[in-house]
Amino acid sequence: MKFGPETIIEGDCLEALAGLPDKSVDLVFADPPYNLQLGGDLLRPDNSKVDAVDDHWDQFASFEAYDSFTRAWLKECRRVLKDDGTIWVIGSYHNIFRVGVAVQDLGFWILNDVIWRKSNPMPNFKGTRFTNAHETLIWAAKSRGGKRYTFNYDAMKMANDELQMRSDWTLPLCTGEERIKTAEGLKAHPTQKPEALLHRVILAASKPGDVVLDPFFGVGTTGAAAKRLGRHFIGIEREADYAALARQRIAAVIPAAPGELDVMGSKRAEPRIPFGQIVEAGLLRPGDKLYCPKGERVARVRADGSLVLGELSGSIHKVGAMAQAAPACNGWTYWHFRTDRGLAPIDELRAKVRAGLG
Amino acid sequence: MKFGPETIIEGDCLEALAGLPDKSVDLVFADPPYNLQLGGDLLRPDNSKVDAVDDHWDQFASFEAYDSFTRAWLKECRRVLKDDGTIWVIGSYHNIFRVGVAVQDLGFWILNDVIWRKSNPMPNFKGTRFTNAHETLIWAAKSRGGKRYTFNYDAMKMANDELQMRSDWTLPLCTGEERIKTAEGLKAHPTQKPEALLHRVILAASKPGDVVLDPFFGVGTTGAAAKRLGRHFIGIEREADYAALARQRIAAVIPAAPGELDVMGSKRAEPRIPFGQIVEAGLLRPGDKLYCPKGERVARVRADGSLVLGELSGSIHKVGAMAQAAPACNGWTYWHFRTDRGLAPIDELRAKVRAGLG
DNA sequence: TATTCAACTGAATCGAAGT
DNA sequence: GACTTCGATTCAGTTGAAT
Repeated sequence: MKFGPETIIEGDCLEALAGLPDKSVDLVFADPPYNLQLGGDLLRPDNSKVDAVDDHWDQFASFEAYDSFTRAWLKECRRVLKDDGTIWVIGSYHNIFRVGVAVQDLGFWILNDVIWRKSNPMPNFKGTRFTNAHETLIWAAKSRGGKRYTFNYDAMKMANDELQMRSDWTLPLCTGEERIKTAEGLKAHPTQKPEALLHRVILAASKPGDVVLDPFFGVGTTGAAAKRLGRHFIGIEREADYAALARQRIAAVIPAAPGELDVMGSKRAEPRIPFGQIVEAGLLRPGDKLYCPKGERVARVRADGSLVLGELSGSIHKVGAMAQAAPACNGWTYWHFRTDRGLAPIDELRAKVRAGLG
Repeated sequence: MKFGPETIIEGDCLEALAGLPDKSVDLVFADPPYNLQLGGDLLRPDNSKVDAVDDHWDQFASFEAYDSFTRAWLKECRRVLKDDGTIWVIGSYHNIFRVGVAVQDLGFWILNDVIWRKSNPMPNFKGTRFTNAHETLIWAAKSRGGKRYTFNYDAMKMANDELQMRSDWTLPLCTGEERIKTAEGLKAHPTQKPEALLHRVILAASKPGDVVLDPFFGVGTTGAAAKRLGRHFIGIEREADYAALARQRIAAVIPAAPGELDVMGSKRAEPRIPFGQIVEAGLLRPGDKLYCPKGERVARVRADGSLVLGELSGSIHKVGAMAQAAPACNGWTYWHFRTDRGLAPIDELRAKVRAGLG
C-alpha cells in the first residue's frame, strides 16, 4: 500500500493501523479519548450550561476496557514507527496515567512528560478543586537506547528566546477563528487542540518530508500543522463528519516555502573540520601560542595540528583535557588565540574555514 | 495505640502503616521513591559531576516490583484515611503514571493532578530533551462520591491574588539555608522538597488540629510544615539518619499562633440567614422593589420574605430562577435593591446582618 | 556601602560515529 | 559489541569574596 503526502483514512483506528506497514512513520501524535466519566450537567454561575464532552466515542465500560483499547492502538503505533521515531500522546488526569503505564509496559522509553499550561482554562465553577489548567503530553522513543531520535534542540532553543525549551509550555486554548465550525456554525469537535501545540510538537521532533501519523485525527489539526511545516501525514478518523471537515480545512492550508522550513541546525550536524586544516589554511602557524580561557596555560601549535604543553602533546581536545585533569574537553572552545581585542576561542577560526574564508 | 501531635515512627513503611488504626488520619502526603533508572555518570559542560540519586532505596528490580510496592503502601494509606480525607502523592514521569493507575485501581477518586513548575530546574546538559522542569502531584479523595473532603477554596483563592488557584504551581527548589545538612555540611537528603510546597498542600486540604500522615518522611519537611500550621503529624522513616535530622529540625519549628491560622472561610460555612430576616431587620420593607442585574425585571418584597413578580411568587431563589427560566438561581446575587450609587445586590444586606449591623 | 563576579548546585532515565 | 575518538553541552538562584 502506498500513501501520498496527505492521507486521511476514514475508518476504525485499529483496522486502519493494521493496514500500515512496519516502520513506516517518523512521528506519531495521538489525542485519544480521555474517558472523562463526567457526572450530571454543569451550570455556570450565570446558569448557562457547560457544553460537556458527552460524545459516544469517549464512553468506556471500565478502566479495563479503556486499558485494553489503549494497549491495542499503542502496540500498533509502535509497530509502524521507525526505529528512530518518537510518539506523543496527550491526555488529562482521567486517562494519562493509564496511557503512561501502557507506554512503559510496551517498551517505549519516555523522554519527557510535557505540560501544556493553558493560559485561559475554564474555571472550576463550584469551587471544589483547583482550576484544571493543564494537560499532559508524553513523549517517548521506540525503545531504551535505540537509534537516535529526532530532536531539533537548537530550533526549540531559538523558539524560546535562546534558553533551553522547558517541559512546560504555556499556550492558549483553541478558540475564535481557529475553531472549526459545522455548517450550522456550532463548534465541530469538542476537544480541538490548538495548532500552536502541534506546531511545536512537529517542529521539535520531525524533519521536513517526514511522515506524521495521527490515529485520532478529528478535525485534522495534526494534518494542518504538518502540511504547513512541509511534513507528510496520515490521519485516521472514524467519524465521517470530522474527516470531511478535516479535508476541507487542510485543503485551505498553504505550506511554508522550503526555505522557511530551515531551522537552527545542531552543531553536531555541521561538517567536521580537523584542527590541522586551520594550520594548513594559514590561520595559525606552527609555533603560535594558544591559551586557556584565563590565559594562565599556554600551548604551542605544531605543523600537523597537534599541541604541545610542557610534557604533554596530542590533539587540541586531549591536551585540553589533560591540562585541566578533566575526563574530556572541547578543544575548540577551550583554547584561545591572541587577537587585537584580547583572547578569542579558536572556534572562530573554524567558523571562518566553514564560511570559506579560510 | 495512641499517637501524640508529633509522631515519628522509625521503621519499614508497610509495617508501620499496619500499626495505624483504620480511618485515623485526615491527610496523607507521600513522596515515594521515583525508581529513576539512571545511566552512567553525568558531567556538566564544565566537567563537574552531577550528584545523582543513586541511593539504595530508589532501586527496584522491575516495573512489577515497583507496582507491587506502590499498591501495598497505597492500600494501607487508604485504610487509615478517614472517609473525608484526601491523599497527595508526588512523582516524576519515571513513576507517576504507575502511581496514578494504582490510585485509580484502588478506588481513590482523583480530584486534580497538580504541576510543580520549578523556577530553577537543572538544565539538560546534553541537549537531548526538554529541560525537565516540573514534577507532578496527584490529589485524590478516598472514593467517588464519598463524604465531602476538606478543600479550603477561599484560602487558596486568597493566596493566589483573588484568582482561583490553578493546577500549576510555580515554586523554587529547596536550596540554601532551607536545605538540611549533615554534620559534615553535605546535603542530608538527595530529594528534599521545599517547605513552600508542603505549606500549600496542607493549607489547601486540612484544618488546624488535623492529623497529617507522611509514609516517606525523609528529613521531615511534612512534619515541619504541619507543625508550623498547627496540624498534628505522623511520619514514617526507615533510615535512622534521616529520622534523627527530622526530629532535630522539627524541634526548632515554632508553630503559628492559633489566631494566625484563621484562613478565608468558605461562604458555605457562614451562618445561614433567611431572606425574611432582612425584612425583619428593617433593611428592606414589604413592598420594596428588587431588580434583576440589568434592572428590566422588577419584583416586590412581601412581609414574610417571599417575592412577587407578575403571576410568580416564592423565595428569592425560586422567583429568580423562574424569571430567567433557569433551573436554579442564587437569589442573593441575582436580586438588587436601589441605593444612592445605583443597584446593589441584596447579598450586601445579608453581610450587614451577619456583621451584626442589622 | 553598594555592586559585581566567580563558584557552586539541583529527583537526570543526557552523544554519536568510527574502528 | 567493546572500545576509541571527536567534540557538544547549562539555567536560576545562592553564597561569599573582591572591588
